[in-house]
Amino acid sequence: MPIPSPKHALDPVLVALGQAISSLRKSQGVSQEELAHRSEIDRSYVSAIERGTQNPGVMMIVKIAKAIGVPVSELFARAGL
Amino acid sequence: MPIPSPKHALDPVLVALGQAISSLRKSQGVSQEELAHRSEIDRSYVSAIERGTQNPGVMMIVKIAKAIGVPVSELFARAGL
DNA sequence: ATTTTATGTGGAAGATAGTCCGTGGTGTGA
DNA sequence: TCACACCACGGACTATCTTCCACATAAAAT
Repeated sequence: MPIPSPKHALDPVLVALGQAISSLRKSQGVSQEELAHRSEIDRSYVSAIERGTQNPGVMMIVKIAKAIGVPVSELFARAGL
Repeated sequence: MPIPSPKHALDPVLVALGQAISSLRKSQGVSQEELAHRSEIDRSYVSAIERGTQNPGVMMIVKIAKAIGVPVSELFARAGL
């Protein structure tokens, strides 16, 4: 019997972006909740974005980048995109 | 009598991104329809994105960047984001 | 052991993204 | 004048985002 496959394959692009956000956030010693508050995004949604389970809109990314204090272009550059 | 204000103020961020896409596309002599076909996005939606009237998801931006042949990070850099 | 902090996760509801199809306008070349 | 390419724009529809809860888990601290 084969190993049960995950319900929904995560897109590597979104995973990479999420990891870039996560690592930048942690490097500043900021919690997801704090980031959510600063960027005015729901906390559970921030969690989902960092795990790459959501495909956020451009405005979301802009808010997050601003809250982290890096240009959007660098956020994607760090994600290898 | 003041000039009638537009119904919905366009977000400068989305306008800037749209212009970056538009100018890159034109610099390659590609039509919106051709870009839409290459990126597998609806042509009317490509038009809306270039005008800044829509807030596309990350995956959309990735598709467009790929179709244009430029990294996502540079797309945002050209938009000043 | 209990409390506190941080994160994952699920469902429901509303808002918005994204598709598909069509129309009209503008400019350009035959 | 007649096409033709290109683009802005609208309506209707479906898919997905995004929020707002609430609850579960793990780790650290006291």
